[in-house]
Amino acid sequence: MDVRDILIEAVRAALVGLGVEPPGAVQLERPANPDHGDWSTNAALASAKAAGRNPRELGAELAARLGADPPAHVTGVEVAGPGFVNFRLADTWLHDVLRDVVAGGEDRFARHDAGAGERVIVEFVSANPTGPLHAGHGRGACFGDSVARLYERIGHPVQREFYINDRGTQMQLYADSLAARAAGDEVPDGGYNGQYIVDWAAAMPGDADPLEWGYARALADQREVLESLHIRFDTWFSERSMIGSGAVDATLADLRAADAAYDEEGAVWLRSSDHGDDKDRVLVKSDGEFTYLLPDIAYHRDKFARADRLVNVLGADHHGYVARVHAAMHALGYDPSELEVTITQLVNLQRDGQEVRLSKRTGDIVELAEVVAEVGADAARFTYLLQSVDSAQAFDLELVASQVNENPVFYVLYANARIHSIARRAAEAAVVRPDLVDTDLSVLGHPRELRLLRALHELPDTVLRAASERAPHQVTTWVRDLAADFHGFYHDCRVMGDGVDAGLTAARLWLVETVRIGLAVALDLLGIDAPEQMWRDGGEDD
RNA sequence: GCCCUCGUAGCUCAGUCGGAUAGAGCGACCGCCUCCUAAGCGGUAGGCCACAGGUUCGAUUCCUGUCGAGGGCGCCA
Repeated sequence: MDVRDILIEAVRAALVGLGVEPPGAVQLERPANPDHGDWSTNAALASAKAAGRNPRELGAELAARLGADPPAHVTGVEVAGPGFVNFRLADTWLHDVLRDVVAGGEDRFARHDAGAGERVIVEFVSANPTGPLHAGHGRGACFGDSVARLYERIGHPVQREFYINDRGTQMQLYADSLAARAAGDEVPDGGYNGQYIVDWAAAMPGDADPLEWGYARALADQREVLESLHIRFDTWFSERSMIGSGAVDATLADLRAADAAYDEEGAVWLRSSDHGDDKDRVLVKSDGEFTYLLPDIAYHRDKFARADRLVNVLGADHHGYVARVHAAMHALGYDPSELEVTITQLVNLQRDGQEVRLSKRTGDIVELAEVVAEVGADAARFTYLLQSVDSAQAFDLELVASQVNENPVFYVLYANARIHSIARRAAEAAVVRPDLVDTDLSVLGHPRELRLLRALHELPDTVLRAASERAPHQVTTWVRDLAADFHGFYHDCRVMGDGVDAGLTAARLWLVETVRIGLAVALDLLGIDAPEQMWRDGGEDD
């Protein structure tokens, strides 16, 4: 049983015993200051007002009652500050954490069933099939994939989807650009100017249909770079397929039936302003062509038929689009709260201290494939997931590729390498780790050891929170902290060798095993493969 | 003009549905390798949490406004 459940129950019971109605949720937190104990509750502060009591006095009574019959592991209870009740615990609660981590293992530790089987579709990337993915796409790609991993970890069946906008104006411009380059001409107005157009046009067979050939070429290129980042989609959903199936026409008919669409100036409009958009939007242009919006509405209906919750990952330049889709879903009777949209802010790619523009229209792009080739898949993923997607990111190619201290990637991977190094040394020395039940964990009392166990105790909560907030960077932050705690432990606490008796070695080997498990779980959520060995290259001082 | 996101150490960023003395890395300075990988560890310096109000026992956190930065406001996607 988790120590928090033990404490919360005890607090609740003690409040009832004092004749005070407990707050709806008794909050328990880990104080930043160790002087305030191992765990702390604000229950007295939270319930004093309703009970008409002085918070500090109520806290004192609560502490006294809890101290008279202390819950498991608790060695001291005291009131502090305005009425906090602080618990001091024996190290045994952390030894229980070690057992829990080992019992769960990589597969079940920090896994939850909170998702309760609710089906989720995560749609991300969904770049136009008109060229290679650029460095900016990488952020949405790594983010979306990691969010999908988080949802899976908390019990959701997850589908990863890529929506292919394989018809329409942009597609035609792309085909015309390819054809022009193949003929040795300049691309048409508004066409694609990138160098890749020149290269691909040169590779295109003379009898090929530029649109179909270019489509296949772009898709293959995008798929290849995504796979290099360990990202695989369950579904590549073609916009065209919905034209053929009649799904788009059916959606338009339903929008009309719901009085959510009307005709004006020869076009068909969506009454999106009835649902929060600042103006109505065109669904069918006056020339009879669909805009991007109408098939996309049909696509979202298709997704709702296959899932209970939809998650869309969009770039910052598409944020204005969110209100339209929400409006359409609302008009068609879906619950907009089941469609969650995350906007990823821009990536400012830098190289040689110079900002590099990302627009594919200008032709001055840095392809995602170049980024992966230059820094490696794992460093790229780690870097994209380093910070919240709510703020713009400066991605410095020089820095991420460099094997220097300023690069946080190696710090974490090095911790993993050290763990495996210990295992190798143990095997060489024929040190055998006894069964956990035969290991006396009470010898684990060093501050470095206890810090590690505290950190591990937080991973399940971190996973839950990161999933519900769709914030994989919280896992990144956790794993960086764990790595720091491990490096400190590694430095101060030898696992085996002179002066370390067999009992301590055994307990520390189990401790290292829990760190290995925690690291493996977290890195898997980030989609990173950590090598078991790392050796610095190019050093001069060896 | 309207909409979205951001503003925390010199730099890059964390900060747990409001909690006690705001953290990390890098950079700067000072230390630590006969010992499981020094891609490591320890210490010092560095803060009006952009600004002004409001909400309350308590605000970096929630609300409003101002200023600043980035992005978006096409019958493109």
